[in-house]
Amino acid sequence: MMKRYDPKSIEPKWQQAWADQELYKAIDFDTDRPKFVMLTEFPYPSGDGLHMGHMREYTLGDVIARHKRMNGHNVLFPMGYDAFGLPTENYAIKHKIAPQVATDRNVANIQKQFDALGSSIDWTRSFRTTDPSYYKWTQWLFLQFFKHDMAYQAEVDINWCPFCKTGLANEEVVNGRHERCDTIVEKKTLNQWMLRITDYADRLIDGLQTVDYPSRIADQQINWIGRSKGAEVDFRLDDHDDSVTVFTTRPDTLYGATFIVLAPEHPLVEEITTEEQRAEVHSYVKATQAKTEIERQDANRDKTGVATGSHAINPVNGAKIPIWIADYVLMGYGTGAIMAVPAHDERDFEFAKKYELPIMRVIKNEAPDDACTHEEGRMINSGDYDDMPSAEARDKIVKDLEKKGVAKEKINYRLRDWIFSRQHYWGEPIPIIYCEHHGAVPVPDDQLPVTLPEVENYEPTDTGESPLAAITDWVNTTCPTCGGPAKRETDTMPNWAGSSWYYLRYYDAHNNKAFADPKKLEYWGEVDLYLGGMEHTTLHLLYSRFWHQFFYDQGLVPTPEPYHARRGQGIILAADGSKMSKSKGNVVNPTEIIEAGYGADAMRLAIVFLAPYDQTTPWSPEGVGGTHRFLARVWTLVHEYLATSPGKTEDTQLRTLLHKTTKKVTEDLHQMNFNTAISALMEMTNELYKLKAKDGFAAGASWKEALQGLLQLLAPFAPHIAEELWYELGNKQSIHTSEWPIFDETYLKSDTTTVVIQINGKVRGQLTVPTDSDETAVAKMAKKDDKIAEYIDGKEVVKTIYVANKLLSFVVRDER
RNA sequence: GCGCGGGUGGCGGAAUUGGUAUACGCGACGGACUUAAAAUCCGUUGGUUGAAUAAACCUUGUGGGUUCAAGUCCCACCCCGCGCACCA
Repeated sequence: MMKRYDPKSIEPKWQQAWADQELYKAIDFDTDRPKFVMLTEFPYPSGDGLHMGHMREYTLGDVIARHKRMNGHNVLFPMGYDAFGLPTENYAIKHKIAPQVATDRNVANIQKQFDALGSSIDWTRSFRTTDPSYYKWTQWLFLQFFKHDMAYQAEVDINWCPFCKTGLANEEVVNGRHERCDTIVEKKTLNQWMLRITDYADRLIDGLQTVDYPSRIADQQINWIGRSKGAEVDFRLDDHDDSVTVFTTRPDTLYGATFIVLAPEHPLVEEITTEEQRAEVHSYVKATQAKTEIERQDANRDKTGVATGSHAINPVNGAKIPIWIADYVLMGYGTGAIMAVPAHDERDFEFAKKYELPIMRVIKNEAPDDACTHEEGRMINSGDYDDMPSAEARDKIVKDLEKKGVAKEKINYRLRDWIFSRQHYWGEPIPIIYCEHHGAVPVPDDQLPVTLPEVENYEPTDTGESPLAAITDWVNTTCPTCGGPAKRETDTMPNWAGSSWYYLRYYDAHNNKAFADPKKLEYWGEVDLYLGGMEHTTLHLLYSRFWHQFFYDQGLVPTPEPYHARRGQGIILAADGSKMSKSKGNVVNPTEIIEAGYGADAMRLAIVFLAPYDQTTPWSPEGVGGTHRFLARVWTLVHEYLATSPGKTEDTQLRTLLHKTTKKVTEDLHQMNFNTAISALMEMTNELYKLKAKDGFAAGASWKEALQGLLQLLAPFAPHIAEELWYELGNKQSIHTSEWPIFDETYLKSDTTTVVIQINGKVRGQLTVPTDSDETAVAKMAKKDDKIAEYIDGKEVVKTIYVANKLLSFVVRDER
């Protein structure tokens, strides 16, 4: 009785064996093999454990890592835990345990799940961002920002999540809601630590040219940074000895500026508002402040505004134009003031119509005269610039105004500086001490890390103060500079801090003298391939590029960019096409499927076979049954081969099949077309069954070659069964250290080929001909074919097209 | 509105430079095995007409075009997903 394929009896065995042999350990300074760093995003150890998204990401990463290893690379495929942050803190508060304890628990749980996947991760380099030995260096790196004036404090209006009770970065607010908990954010003015990411706006855009990111990722980052070139123009006030500066990307429309609009928060508002308008302006400003971000940013809302009663002078033509305030102008972008050109800007147009303000067309183009158009054209009503193409006038006007000192070129960014303070316990303490005499003083290196004190109460407060503020014996300290009484910073870092540099730590995970040895940083260099979620494009991915670019400027890292190539895996949806979510109860747990008896190999295959890796696609619950069946067929075939006494002859069909499949799988792996690689393996298996049915295992030598080849091609995807059968076939070394099969072009051609015969573009038949037959031979055969002859007889063949080994096409027409 | 993807059987999805559309898998149907079921194996499976595993016609979101030949190239349009969005 033959053994049945039973993943449970082979998978844990090999997982243990691989760990014991340290099969996947990356070697520092290995000069014999090219290095390859395969990075996937590290998980957050929440109580829910690994979900389908993790499964997809880590399986893909593992497939690539295993393939690279078999191709002779020194592969670093590491993993760690990103463990600071709100979910753990909330869990800890709810269960009345310390976040440290909650993290231990969750990590242990996830580690068990990880072990069951059969990943080739080098666990010797693992760490958690919450390890003091790790966050010591997160703090040290923060201080590098501080020492170079890249971290600063400012009293700013920030987005505040009233549910999580913390300030947020702009990147964490989606449609006016906190991306984690969906609570509508509020504005709060707090003294915050900020990082000058805007200093790197250009570098973050330009650096994209030197890396290999898909355009949707690069475009999204460029979009988010939002660089726009324009000019700042000063408008003198008519009745005050002052001026207002506006930002515009269309200085060519300056002659069409018929009013000015200030943001309600603009500092000039109070000064310029006339007595008659004061009451109205005040109530408008108050009403604006009462609005939520969602209300304020709704572009479909009717525009509202109030005149200040004051006027400004247009520097190009001396026109006296009214100054209004309106909440569609944002204080946080540009100068908080705009020149309104209703003829050439939709928003200004809408506003002008509503309040009956003048509209003046200054560019002539195909749009009707009374329409609003932002298209280019020729200048009109613009003095000396009349008749000039608008694109040309755009630069000329600024240059001319620059000479008069009332304008200058200016580039603005949508990107804002990164709000870096969080009013929570479970994060890295910001290593700053406040001294009455010396202000904000960095904690000296030899006193790092500033560890989190153990406390009774982790609950965040409503006041905007971190719970750490209540731990007075921790807060009160001495000034490192003068030794006088001083207080610690009580805010912590956002959970994005630890993940902004973690890849570098894998290069030297246990170093306590530096965040990593420069020689190791030099050896491993850029991450070769970084796989992660699309949702991190403008969060983690952008943040970590910023940190890295800054480190590069400080000489701390050897490469200008952290990641050579980035790929984003698609989301796996529930079977009905909706998002998997706990609240909907439609979450599919990969670990449960593995444990149900399908095994990790079938699960890995199912996920990779489902769709192209970067495509969002619904989970198909029956798919894993299909891949399990496929693996069982491979299992059975090998065992049938072993149970017979195979002959010794060779067979060219088997060899061609193997080399064709090797070519296909190899190319698919390079292009990350994993789903079609699996289908090629399935096709090969189906073919092998057909050949076996026909001739049995007579051609034993070729069979062994074909089966071993099949297992090697399968090894990156289904490592356990490949290893088991590989040993059963008599091999003495792991399949995962074997050399990836190479294909030989000379074996790819079979003796005969099928050529399709077309008449007037329609397929009318096919012929099996010797490979590489020439046109005349094939045409002759085709014409002998009864069916083809029927189509040709009595007609004139006007043209014949022949594509070798593919098709022969006759163009015929009736003879007259 | 702007940017980026995408629309192919009942479903997930295949289709080098334009060259047999629907590979592979799922599901479904029929059969074998079984007391029965599960598992497994074999066969069928885009649509219409047809007794047919004869033949013909139709079919890759819609409408045009180029070509011997179009899922693929060109023009116009419709729909879906993702990201950004009163950013001047």
